[in-house]
Amino acid sequence: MRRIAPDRDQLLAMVAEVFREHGYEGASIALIGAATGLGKGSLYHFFPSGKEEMAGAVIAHIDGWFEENVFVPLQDASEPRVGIERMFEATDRYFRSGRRVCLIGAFALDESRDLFAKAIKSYFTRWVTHLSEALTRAGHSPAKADELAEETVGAIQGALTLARAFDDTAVFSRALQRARAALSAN
Amino acid sequence: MRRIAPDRDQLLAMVAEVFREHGYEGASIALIGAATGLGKGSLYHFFPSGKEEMAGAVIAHIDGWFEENVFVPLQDASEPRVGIERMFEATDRYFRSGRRVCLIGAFALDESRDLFAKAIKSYFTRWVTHLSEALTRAGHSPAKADELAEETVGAIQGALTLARAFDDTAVFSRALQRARAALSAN
DNA sequence: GACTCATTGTACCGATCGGTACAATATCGA
DNA sequence: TCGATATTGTACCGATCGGTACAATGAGTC
Repeated sequence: MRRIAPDRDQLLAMVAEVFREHGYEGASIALIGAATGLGKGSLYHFFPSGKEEMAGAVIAHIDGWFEENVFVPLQDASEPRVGIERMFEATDRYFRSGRRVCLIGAFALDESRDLFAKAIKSYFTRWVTHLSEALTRAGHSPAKADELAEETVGAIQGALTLARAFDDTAVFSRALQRARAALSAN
Repeated sequence: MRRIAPDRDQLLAMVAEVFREHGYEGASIALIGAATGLGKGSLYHFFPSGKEEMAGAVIAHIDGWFEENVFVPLQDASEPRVGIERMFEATDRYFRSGRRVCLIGAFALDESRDLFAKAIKSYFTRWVTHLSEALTRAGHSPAKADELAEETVGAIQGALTLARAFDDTAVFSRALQRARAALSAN
């Protein structure tokens, strides 16, 4: 009870990478063990409910990262433009300029969505909502802000797909630049 | 040698649906058999190289559909605006207003991309290229046309992700409308 | 040192994985 | 009708799946 957790963050980050690269079905316990250096004994000790709990924890971990680095900055009431720029910077950093894929977006596509539907919906809803509110504060009408926010988050997700398909990070960078420009225009 | 193939189109369409819903790894031979009503004997008779051949055939089938219904209309030299509108209509029809996911886009995200990288890249490259050329013919500068084409295809892919995440086809419809407007503006 | 309790490796489970072998059955042209 | 070929069902293969059991080890407290 004294020890908080050794490096749960790093552990979850490693597990996340396996789910990102192989998908929920493709990420076998053996692969996760190899990637983390942990045997089944350890993995099932940390995640007694098994694979589904692992994926759930990974989603929650990613969600927490976005909450802290994207959603909170977007809620900065005084300088909405600054918060929006923070979002773009964090997004570019997180997805490594398009080298990395959005695990939550990938889970949304196939049947694994059913297992995590609530978390997936919540993640994207908060992203769009907080961005929309920042845009409203920045001077857009609420309706226009909703439209722009949905368009922006969609553009980011689509750019991740195209960047992977083309194997070209420039696709992602261009999309971020276009989105920045679209949101700055008044 | 006389029989061309009984209903290969329908067969591939059914197999495609399994890959779409479960991903490459998640689509087991048993699931494919259940969805098509064919046993292993038949499946391995039609696709002797197994699962990878099935997925390859499905990708080629989808590619052919887009070639005929999207890329060819986009190449109509006389009326580029008409070709672009055809693209939007076919896209909306194919993805069933966002109820359906893009199998090729989904494959691009995880490790199954490596198996089909060439076909995936070709599919998206042709989509963007043909759209860009149509936009150039419609009066945009080649540079602007490239930008708009990449943005449009990305917006469609992103909208498919969001529509699934939100379980709301309206997200997809709105994205298509925005894209139409963006391409019509001169 | 002794007592906890967290952590780990290993053996094992039934189920399912993708794939093969092959005999039985349709379907066809001659 | 006959022979060739296309199609199918079934039994089976070794490998791997996710998960469980449990004894051995680790580290910290008293």
